[in-house]
Amino acid sequence: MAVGEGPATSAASAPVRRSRGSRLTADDWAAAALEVLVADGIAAVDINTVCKRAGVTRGSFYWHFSDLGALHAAMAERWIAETREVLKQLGELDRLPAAERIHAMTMHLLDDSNAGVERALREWGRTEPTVAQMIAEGDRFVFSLVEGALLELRGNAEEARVLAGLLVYAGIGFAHGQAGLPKPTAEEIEKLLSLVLPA
Amino acid sequence: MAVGEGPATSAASAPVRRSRGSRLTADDWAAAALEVLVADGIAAVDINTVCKRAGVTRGSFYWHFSDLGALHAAMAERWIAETREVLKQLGELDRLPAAERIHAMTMHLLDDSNAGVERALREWGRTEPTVAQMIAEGDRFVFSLVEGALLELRGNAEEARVLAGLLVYAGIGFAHGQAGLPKPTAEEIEKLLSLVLPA
DNA sequence: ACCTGAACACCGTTCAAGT
DNA sequence: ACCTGAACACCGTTCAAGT
Repeated sequence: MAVGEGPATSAASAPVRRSRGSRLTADDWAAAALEVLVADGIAAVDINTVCKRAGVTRGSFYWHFSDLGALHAAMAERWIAETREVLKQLGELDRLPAAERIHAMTMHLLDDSNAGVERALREWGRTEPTVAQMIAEGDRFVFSLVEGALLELRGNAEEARVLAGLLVYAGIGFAHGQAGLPKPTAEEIEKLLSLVLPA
Repeated sequence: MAVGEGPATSAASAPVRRSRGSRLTADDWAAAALEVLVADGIAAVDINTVCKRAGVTRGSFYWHFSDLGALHAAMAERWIAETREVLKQLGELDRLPAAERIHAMTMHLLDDSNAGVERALREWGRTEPTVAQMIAEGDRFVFSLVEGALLELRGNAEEARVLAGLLVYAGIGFAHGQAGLPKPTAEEIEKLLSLVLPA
């Protein structure tokens, strides 16, 4: 199938909202690209497709971004800010006992509606330092939440730190998917947390 | 810098051994590509570079492989077979107590001379089902070793299964690197295992 | 300031032709 | 059976020109 012709590529909906005025802003681009990523996967996030989604030509893209990596960075920034908000809300349930906070975060992780974006960002982070930096920041934030909860539960700082590392690394491994291991069931998660947190 | 001219790209050593006769075998290609990967990273594993390393032209490549994905699969096969051998030897130290077997496997994981290849394969696995399948098989193998050791230690099958999952997922997460968390020290590993395995 | 459209380099893939 | 070398399509990037 040729590029310029033929019917709509994927079920492209409205040609992207423009946040202010009729011109595009960098954040509009990030939003458009994120939509493409969620809808059609990482392979679809190329300049042609994103430009089509945004309703402009390729040259326009390079007025907003220096290269593809800069777009990826913008996407990462947007995504991680959103995730941070969600986690902060989960974490700010300070009235909830620590065990339930960890439980809530675990469940959020298992929800795979985010997993696709998460994986794509980590993949780009491998070659693009700016993206890697943002991911690292996000990981440390999650770690701090888990560590804090574990400290409440166990009292011992070293145990809390070491176990938090184990849980967060496991979460990252799980987020990467394609592990060949069966996705743990809710009951297995319960069992696991009952082993790692004190009874 | 143009493609066909200029001084040696990277410190390319001998132009690849040919395992039988003067013609190339598919496994020679995989070996050459693995060398490129280890030496210059995932971005360097393109057809031009690998062909240069193998000392032939691009057309030759397509006589041996249908496309780049097929090469990746061959690399994965070679690599996973080697890893399996190493782990089997670690695992077959049956006279060693189970705790020390897990300890040995953990240390093998922390050794980052393998980490680069590991990451690249998982990345390719995301788009290439053949590679993904092999990785999945490798992960299940590791899981079975860890689960077996934990069963010996704990007696309880469900605990062994659940904790093995946690450890293996954490290993995968760690292998992906770029987590933003500090690499655990040897002492922290000791502490961690003393918490997860029974004292 | 923001966008178009044509150009270029690079890389994966194909294929007819050689030995 | 195995390899060469030229061709083609595709995609990231640049840039002069438009409004």
